[in-house]
Amino acid sequence: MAGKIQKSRRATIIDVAREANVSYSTVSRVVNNLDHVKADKRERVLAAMERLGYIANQQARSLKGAPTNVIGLLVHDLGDAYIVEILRGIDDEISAAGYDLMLFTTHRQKAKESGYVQTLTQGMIDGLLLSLPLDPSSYLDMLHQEQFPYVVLDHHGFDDFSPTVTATNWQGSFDATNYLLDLGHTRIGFIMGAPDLSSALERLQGYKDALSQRGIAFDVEIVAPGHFHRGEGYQAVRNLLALDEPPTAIFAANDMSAFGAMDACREAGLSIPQDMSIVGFDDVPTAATTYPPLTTVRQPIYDMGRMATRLLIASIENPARPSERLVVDTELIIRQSCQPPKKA
Amino acid sequence: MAGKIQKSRRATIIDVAREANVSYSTVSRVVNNLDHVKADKRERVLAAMERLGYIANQQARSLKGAPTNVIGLLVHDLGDAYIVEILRGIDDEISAAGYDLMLFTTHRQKAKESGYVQTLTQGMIDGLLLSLPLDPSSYLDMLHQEQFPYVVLDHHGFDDFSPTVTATNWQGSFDATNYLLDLGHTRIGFIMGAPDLSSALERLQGYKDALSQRGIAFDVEIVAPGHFHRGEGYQAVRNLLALDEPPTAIFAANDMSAFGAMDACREAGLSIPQDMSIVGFDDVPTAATTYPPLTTVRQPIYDMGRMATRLLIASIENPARPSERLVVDTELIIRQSCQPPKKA
DNA sequence: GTGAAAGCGCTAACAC
DNA sequence: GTGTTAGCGCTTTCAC
Repeated sequence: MAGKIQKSRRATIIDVAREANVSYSTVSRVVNNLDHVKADKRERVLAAMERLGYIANQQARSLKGAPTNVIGLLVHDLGDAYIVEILRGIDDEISAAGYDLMLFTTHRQKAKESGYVQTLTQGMIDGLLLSLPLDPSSYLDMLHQEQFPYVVLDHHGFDDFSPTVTATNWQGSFDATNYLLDLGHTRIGFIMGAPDLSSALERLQGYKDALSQRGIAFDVEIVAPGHFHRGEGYQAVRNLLALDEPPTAIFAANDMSAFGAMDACREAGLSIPQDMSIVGFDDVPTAATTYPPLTTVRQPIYDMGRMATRLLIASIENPARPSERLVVDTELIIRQSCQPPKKA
Repeated sequence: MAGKIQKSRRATIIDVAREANVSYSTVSRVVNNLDHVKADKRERVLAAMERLGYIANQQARSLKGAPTNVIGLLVHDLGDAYIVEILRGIDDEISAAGYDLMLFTTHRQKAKESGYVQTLTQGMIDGLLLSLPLDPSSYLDMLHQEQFPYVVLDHHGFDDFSPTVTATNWQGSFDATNYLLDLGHTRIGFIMGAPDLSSALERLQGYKDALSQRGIAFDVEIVAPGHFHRGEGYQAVRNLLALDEPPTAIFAANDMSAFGAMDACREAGLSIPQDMSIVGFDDVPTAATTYPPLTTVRQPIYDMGRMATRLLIASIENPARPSERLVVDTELIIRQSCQPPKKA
């Protein structure tokens, strides 16, 4: 009983076998709920597991190729309410389906992105969810070839085999622009999203098409660059306001930049919607609680997370399942950030 | 060359060894950047790895007890902006330190909580962050005994050895109540947080103590139950408003319930702060953007996440490090949701 | 039904 | 310096 200080080792399947006086393959059978184990032995094993506090070692299992019951999610970062909503949807669905979630953040580094994909798909996870991947071409082929289950969220167009979940970005943007046009605005500024994402491009296109349908010339001067960030929305509007003929309305490619636009208006002493109309895109939860509440194009983000997860789980559980590409509807949510332009 | 359909197997250390014509322990040395490998062999191995697209299998590594470079985070759920802020802090710090994050959600099920802890600490992760644990007593002793690195966020009081990061809940609550008192309010409603969390209890106590210091009797009638959720804040205020003598101010134990309280006021046609003053706790990002902007007690949540992570990493990298208990200051952020009560 | 034994891919102790 | 080898804890044939 000399006091040997030692980390208490966890019980393994072998300890349980010894304790229950059976071979350790029998223990494995019990643990995995397989047949061909006599009731009394099963009892003994269960009792021994209980007594020893046995917990299966997940590493060893997946080394042998057993499923892990873990779904991986790869995202840019967590700074955006949009991602957080998707994350919530995914998390709820994953947990309802009895899986666990492993979250990885690339912090926008491409190298990290493909590195994670390589490592994770070596048995750490059963399936992978990719939200807005930056550099999918470097690994999507491989995943597809290895038949590793994955689903891409809110981005498409880089191939024609990847299962995806996206929203009707073009339509949403087209509708929002028309709404502003119907109110009487003719000079509508646009704040771009990250130009490497298909969603951003589609939104720009919807805006352009709505304009051209009404015979309004597209004016690059009032299209501001951006990457879906608040600060860029702010800067964009500051620049727009400095123009000789500033726009009377702003359509931002996402809510975050719309918030930034609102910040800039407030700072410039402009009231919304009296002096400037603003429309966003996404309808993140806070869009309803800003002042004034933001008119925006709703994407069912939470549901998109859930749908992507369901798609993924279906393909984990049935690898032969053909790949699907889901497109969900957007909807213009009219709140109080827009009104007709003031008479000049 | 008959078309055998087969998932392409990933290259292992053995394949690399064969390709480079060395033993596979040499490959292991190269992979792990150890000394005692001649330059030319190292070159050959590196080339072979490159050619074969070799990626180390993390499962096998951690089976052997090697560190995983992964930090686990266990949270209730993702529904709360508070948790998301903590998560952001953790994520940023983890990634800056070169670790990866594994996120697990218990959805408030105690059994899941301890189950996760048991599994994760078997080698899947190098350290564990626990945010607001529900049932820590069932596993904290074990972790402590096994010297498994972990840090508890925003909860303490269940033992005296666990490393924790918490805020000055009592003080923040005391300050906020005094602020309301100073404005002239004497009937201040309180919306409770989850009573099984030390933070909720401390906030209640701060409120009570501030009241009693001014000789104002504590009135259970205007203390509403809650668990930090928006809906409960809403319901609480609906009930409070139905009283014969409703409060003129509400102090909510967190921002979410304060938002709920604002919802209820708005619905009842009461203006904030003219008809009702409201104070929250936490200062989540949206607190600044509600209408009116919410006066609230700021906890540096993002920083708390970072600090907890730093603490954890320090103890991963130096297991002998004594446990620390960090307490960070809260601060009353005065915005526009409060004013003196109307004259009766 | 049940046990023995062969690995899964890797690290590390040990030889040479 | 480099190779050989013994496991880490488990699943899964394959005998009996």
